Amino acid sequence: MRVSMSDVARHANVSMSTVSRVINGLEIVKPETRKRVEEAIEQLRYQPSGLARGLMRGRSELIGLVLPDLHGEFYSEIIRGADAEARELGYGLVISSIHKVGEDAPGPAIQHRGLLDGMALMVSELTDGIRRTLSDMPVPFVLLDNDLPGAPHDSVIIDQRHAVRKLMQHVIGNCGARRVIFLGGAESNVDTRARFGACREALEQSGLPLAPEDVYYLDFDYRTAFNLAARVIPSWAGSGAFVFAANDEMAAGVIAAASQAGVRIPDDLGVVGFDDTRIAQLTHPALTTVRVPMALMGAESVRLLCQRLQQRDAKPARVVLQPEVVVRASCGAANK
Amino acid sequence: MRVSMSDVARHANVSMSTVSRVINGLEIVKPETRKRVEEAIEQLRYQPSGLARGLMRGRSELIGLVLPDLHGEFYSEIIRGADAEARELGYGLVISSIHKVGEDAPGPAIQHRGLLDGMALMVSELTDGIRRTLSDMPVPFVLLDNDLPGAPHDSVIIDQRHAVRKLMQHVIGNCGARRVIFLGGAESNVDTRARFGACREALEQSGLPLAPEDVYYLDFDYRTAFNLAARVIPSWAGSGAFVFAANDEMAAGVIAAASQAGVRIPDDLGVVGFDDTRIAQLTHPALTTVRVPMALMGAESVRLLCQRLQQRDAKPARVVLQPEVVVRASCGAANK
DNA sequence: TGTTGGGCTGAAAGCGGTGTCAATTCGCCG
DNA sequence: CGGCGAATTGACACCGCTTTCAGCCCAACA
Repeated sequence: MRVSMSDVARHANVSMSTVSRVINGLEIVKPETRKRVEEAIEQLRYQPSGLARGLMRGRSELIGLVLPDLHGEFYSEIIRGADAEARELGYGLVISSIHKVGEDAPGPAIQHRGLLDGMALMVSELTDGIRRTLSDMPVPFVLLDNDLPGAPHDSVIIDQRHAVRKLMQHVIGNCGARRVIFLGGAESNVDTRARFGACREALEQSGLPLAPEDVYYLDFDYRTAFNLAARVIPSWAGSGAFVFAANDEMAAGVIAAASQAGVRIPDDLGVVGFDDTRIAQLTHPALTTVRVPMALMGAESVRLLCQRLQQRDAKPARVVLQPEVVVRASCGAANK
Repeated sequence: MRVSMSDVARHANVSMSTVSRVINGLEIVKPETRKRVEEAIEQLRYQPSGLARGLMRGRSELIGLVLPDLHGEFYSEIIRGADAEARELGYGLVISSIHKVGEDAPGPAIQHRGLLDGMALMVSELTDGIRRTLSDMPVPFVLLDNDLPGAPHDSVIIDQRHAVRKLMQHVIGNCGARRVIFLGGAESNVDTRARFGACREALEQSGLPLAPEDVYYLDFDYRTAFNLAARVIPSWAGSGAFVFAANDEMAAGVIAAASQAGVRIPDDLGVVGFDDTRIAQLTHPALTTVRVPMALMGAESVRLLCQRLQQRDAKPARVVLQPEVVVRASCGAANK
């Protein structure tokens, strides 16, 4: 069975208080005593129980990171950033994907909330169930990549609107786009909505209509985009048309379909994506896209959360991260 | 401040024991009482403290997953599999990358061990520091992708040797390879070693020498492999030469360099990789590689660990996962 | 009507630490 | 040599929940 603090105390012939002091580095322990205790700890291979300590202190030093999914580079970058920051700040990171979020589901399957000091969470759709879960959240949390203005929690958001606008300006201004075809994920998806909205706005400002038949809602997937493009790409090619895919995977699918159909990118059709994932550098031609600072988003959300855990009553913070347009060959800007 | 169980008890006019019974679903509570308690819980938005419960029960239902790094599809797949399985089994997953593992470092920076019931860990190099950390581990753990025969813990390993052998047999037998160039990561890296060893063995059995000057230790990176290949690829091309890169990234780098140098793949040079990551489907030609069941590895390690938490004294298990050779165009087998 | 035996419920003892406060021990001053 | 404050250390009350174990109430039985 486990060796506990009282075992160490007995072994070192001191009281538990003293052992506790040694462990926590309080300086009021006589060097000689300290040494005895440390030896006992070493010999007994004593490992303090985080549970007991957490219970006393009223915090576990554990924070949750809940993501819509764990698949893809996108999320792994968030995790990476969050992990680095959490380590820095001395917190442990409990990671979980949202399991099933049905219509009426109570929201994220956060089994272990009773153990967490706070949570960073990202949801792909803001259903009522999720809204309810959020408002009932028993611990502080920060919302990632989701704009819920005026809400009483911290949030880290990506200024997608601005980025898309810059991208569209580039495509129209520098690359001579005269028609834009939009490829989104699910229509209810928050990112799809944000990117679509910004795209339409930007086009309107440029006097370029976004024709309803040029808007496709797919599923963020390479294959699906490929299939669609394989079918209808002839109707896109030429005439200064540009595909704006809401993520790089779909853009890559379009490029592949184009190559197969003999449609030249960017000459016959421009293609731009979003995310700047690994795939963007591997398409032929390489993909013009928007680099989203994923790792930074993970890190910032952890930072914000831990900050809040220190200052519970500070007013809600809102960190806005700016993505960056990355120009490569697929939009043809290099040619102009 | 937090609402605790005694608040609920007072509110429902029962004792804490009864509240506890209701929460844990013990059936010996009178329906009427149960209802009162449930209402109190609802009204007070009571959320039991996992810390206290864990302390009493002697387990936190939290397991750690420690990976060498969090970057790349590879690791994110492991996390995904582990997350799914952990959720299934009712455990929370604490994820962390190994931070610095210097020569003398005590090993993984596992701050939060005192909170974990067990750990699944994967290390990229088995230094003495790590060995020591392992043998001192205060909780059960399973080792991923690392062969430490006879050790007293569970492990999940990939039978890389077998997979590489099959790959080599394919390349030699079906594709007519007559010379193999090996591209590894760091020489001390466990995967590099395993893949190199298996490669050399397989070649020896086929009577094909692996020339020392055909062995390169790089860093698993696209760029590095590209640069190397850009320099020396002329000396590789022709004569039935095949590059065996120890991961897909490097293989992709070689293919890109070949394309730039006008070396035709697979006609002038065959290329095969390892891992079957996303990139393998995106190279031109698509990459023949070895599919490693990453998600399964994550899931299996969690399963094994949780099993051990039930049966502490069962004898160490060892799950061997078989990778699979995925033949695509880069080895030229389709031509034969 | 006195027992007996369930079915429910409550009191209390921890789980393994932390932190407060009092007690003990000294070094040193008057 | 007694007194004092600083330096150390110990005793003990909790943190919030689980889990015996005992107690209470009441129907059933004799």
